[in-house]
Amino acid sequence: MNVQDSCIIRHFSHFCRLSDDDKKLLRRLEESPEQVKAGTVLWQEEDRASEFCTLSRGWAYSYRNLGDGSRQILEIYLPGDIIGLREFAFSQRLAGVAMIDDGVVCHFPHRRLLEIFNQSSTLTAILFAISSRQQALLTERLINLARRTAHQKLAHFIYEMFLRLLQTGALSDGDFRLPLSQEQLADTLGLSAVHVSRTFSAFREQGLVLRERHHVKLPDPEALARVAEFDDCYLNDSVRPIFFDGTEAAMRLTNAHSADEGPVPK
Amino acid sequence: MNVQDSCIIRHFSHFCRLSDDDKKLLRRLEESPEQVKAGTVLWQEEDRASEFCTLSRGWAYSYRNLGDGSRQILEIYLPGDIIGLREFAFSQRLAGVAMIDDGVVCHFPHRRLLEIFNQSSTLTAILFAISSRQQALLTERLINLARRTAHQKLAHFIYEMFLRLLQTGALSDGDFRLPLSQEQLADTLGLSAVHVSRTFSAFREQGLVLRERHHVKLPDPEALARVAEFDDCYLNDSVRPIFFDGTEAAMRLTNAHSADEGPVPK
DNA sequence: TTTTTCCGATAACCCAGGTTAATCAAGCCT
DNA sequence: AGGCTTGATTAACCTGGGTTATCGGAAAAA
Repeated sequence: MNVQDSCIIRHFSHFCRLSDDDKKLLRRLEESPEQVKAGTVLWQEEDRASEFCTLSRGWAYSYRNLGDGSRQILEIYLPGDIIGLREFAFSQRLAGVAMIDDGVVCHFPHRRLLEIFNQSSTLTAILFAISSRQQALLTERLINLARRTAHQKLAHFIYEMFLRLLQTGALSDGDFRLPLSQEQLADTLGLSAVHVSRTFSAFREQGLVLRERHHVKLPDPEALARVAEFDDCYLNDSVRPIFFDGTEAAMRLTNAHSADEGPVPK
Repeated sequence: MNVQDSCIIRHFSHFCRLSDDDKKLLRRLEESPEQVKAGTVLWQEEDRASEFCTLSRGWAYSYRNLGDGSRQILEIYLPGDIIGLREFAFSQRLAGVAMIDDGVVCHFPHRRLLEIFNQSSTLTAILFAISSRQQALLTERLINLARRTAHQKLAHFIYEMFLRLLQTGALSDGDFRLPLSQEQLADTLGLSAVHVSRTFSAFREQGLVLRERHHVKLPDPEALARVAEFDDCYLNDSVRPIFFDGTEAAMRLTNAHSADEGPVPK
């Protein structure tokens, strides 16, 4: 049973060891893979919403166009993420989604989720956990946008991406691809593209972030985290929850991670 | 079977007609009601998180204290809301919660939710819908804080509260109690208290909002919505979803509302 | 190869909203 | 009654970041 072939399964295994039935259910979400090119719009605001999407390869983002012609980027999706959960309760899309990179997506109908609710309370709990984690991310971003200076905003965003990529095991040192233009960053952070440029210049002088094309290097990630006043308890291991508290043996937490790494000290 | 006695049940019935078993499950959430006074802190950031809370009476808010001594108010809870869902995936609280008003809250353990996942896929779907709706609210707030002017922020907030109160049936015209101080509003909107005051003054002159003590009057709610560039599709009837798409007869959408009002046109 | 397009850098100017501070009205205590 | 505290208002001043504009370099198109 190869786990590598599905980043959804890898993603879910993060929370809890999965039974074969669970894995089968998850694999059904990825029945219809589709290649999509950078810039492709998966859907737009107010489109009818009747399905979701898993992202198997490439990056994507969701956005809202605002009245004045500007737009706000809401979310950056990485491989293994489910796109559109946000709209579970709605019949219309609340936000558009577009590909940043070339990639592969798999559409699946609304119904599949209800099947999961019916057939696996483990997966249900994990879905709930994912959704709650997304809310935590969103909340942190809200604070970031509402309260912090441009320097902190940009530092925070970069560091958050750094951590997310670390978690998916996609990188080891502070050196990674960040395929967003400065304009996209500006739309994400509620800044002007000009000011993003200014801020990168400042970071370069301080040796905090070296950006070139679609590539960034963080000589000292910790320093960046300090600038951002980054509070990582919303992202990291505290996501390894007591959320299966023994009601059923089958639901007991057996974290895929701890199997790999042994119990984490500290 | 009296529905009035539980605002949770009323809240859930909004989405879907409930079976008696479902109602019984919900009532278990409210087994231990507790009176709490205005200002009471239900819990603080980083407290251990092992239970949730329903709010039966009064208003509450969640907040985060920031490094520089300021704080961000994240969410305003009204009667019928579940507090703490955000932390489902976490073992620590990510935000503090405090009462605005005197009120009544009911704690229930983490385990209750898992029971619901196991025993009722209808309730599970509704919980998911609530969580997705909360995310939609959060997203809208994010845009509000990231992108709009002080006037728009305040207008947006007031109008959103107006709509939420309308939905719970707590009011009919544009005339309601808003028990938040200007400082709390400032903390919610990422403004200074001084500027909130300035903005209220401007609104008063324009006849948009008349605020006095903890009471606001909206002579022309539509005008306010226009100032706020309010997009109500994230809050209103589109929350009446196709999210039960016929997989099971039992899960078919039979909206409690439409029973009251007859099928809604348009 | 040349042309066009896109992306980023830098500079000059300006304003929305933060900060500080003074003042006032309304409960609250004793 | 008189002091205290808490919230709201208004004014004076300042700054972070928006806006506009210009320029250079790299990639994509021709």
